[in-house]
Amino acid sequence: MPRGRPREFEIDAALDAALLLFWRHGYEGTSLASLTEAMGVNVPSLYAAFGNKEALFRKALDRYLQKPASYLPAALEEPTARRAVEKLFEGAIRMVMDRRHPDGCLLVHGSLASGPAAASIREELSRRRSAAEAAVRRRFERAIAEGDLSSTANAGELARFIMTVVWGLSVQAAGGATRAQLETVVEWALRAWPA
Amino acid sequence: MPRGRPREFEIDAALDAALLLFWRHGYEGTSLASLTEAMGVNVPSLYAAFGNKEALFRKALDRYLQKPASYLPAALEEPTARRAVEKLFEGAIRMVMDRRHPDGCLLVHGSLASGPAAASIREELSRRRSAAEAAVRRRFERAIAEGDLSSTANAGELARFIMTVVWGLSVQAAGGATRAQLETVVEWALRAWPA
DNA sequence: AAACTTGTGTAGCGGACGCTAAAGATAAGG
DNA sequence: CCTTATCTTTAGCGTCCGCTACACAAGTTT
Repeated sequence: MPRGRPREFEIDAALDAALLLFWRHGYEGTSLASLTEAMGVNVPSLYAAFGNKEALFRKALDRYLQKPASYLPAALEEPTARRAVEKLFEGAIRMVMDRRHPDGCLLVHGSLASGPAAASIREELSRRRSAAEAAVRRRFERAIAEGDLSSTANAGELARFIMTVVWGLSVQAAGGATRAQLETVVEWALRAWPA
Repeated sequence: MPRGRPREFEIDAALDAALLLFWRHGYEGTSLASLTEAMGVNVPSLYAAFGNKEALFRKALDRYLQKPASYLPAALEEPTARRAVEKLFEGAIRMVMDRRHPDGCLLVHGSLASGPAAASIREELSRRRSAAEAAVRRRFERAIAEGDLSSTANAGELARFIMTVVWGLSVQAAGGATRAQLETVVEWALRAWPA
């Protein structure tokens, strides 16, 4: 046990509350006042525990990737590239449609455009999207090496196409698309899969 | 000539300047101070000419659809559905990569998530995205009626898939994708085209 | 020219923003 | 018990936000 007075709130629960707000309203659209209210934490405690708004967002982003967005690394563990992509789309739709949190993907909704003050957040989200695409690409490279995916396919191109559809699904979800509609989008996308 | 003192700035030029800012920084990320500076218009003149920030955004949005985003209705005039989609993708990539304005599509970057104050803007953008998709769907319905597109294809589903890719391209552009990369994404998407 | 109408410039409104200093509260270690 | 370390509370910092009141400038109409 640390020396002084123990904190009266749970870090992870507060982080979850912050994540929901950032997810729904974006980085710039989320105010400290709304954060402290939803997290049940006073402003100085928030700063002591998380640093500042930007650091809080990054920690919420980490939590996002470890929990709701964990479907992506999980999907890539499927035995074949095709199965991995099917799982990936399935997971993306499930997350994007989950009523327990806002529609869409935080990596897309957090901030595509922003004022100068939030430029570093915008870039951080861009990096995370690239990292997701790179993980898919590496999985495809492995699949080609294993002979599971046609060697005529370009792993990088295919990964970029797949992720373009995933980001597009997130935009569609923000527009109120239904699960069935997103599923038909995925069906169409899978028709492009290399024979 | 109207009665009083004539205004000293051009409405359309000022609107273009506002459009660029909203495009780059989103609705919430664009301040009135930056708008007045870029537009070369004082605050009271701006309010007299455009109403308020929200009305100004809507007018800039109209201008966006009539100028940079006019590639969509233009593409739909192609003689066949397949050619229309090729033109649509080509136009989307050209616009999204045009160095004269920010990367990506205003309908996506303007605001996917926002604070409560900008909720109506978010909904407006969502409506415009739906309208774009509906225009594509109607073009496909016509193509099916004309026998130009296989009647086994569902016009609504296909339109939603195509537009999902377009929105995804916009997200990719925000991440610094190159034109060649977007073109390969489109190639992959077109492999799903019904025979 | 006088009267009128409208745009422009200055200055500032009330409020929300992100953030922090200072003091009181509550636990541990000694 | 007393000290120490940490968290919580209250209050408010300076700044920027979107927006507007008001006086002045610059045109047209009569």
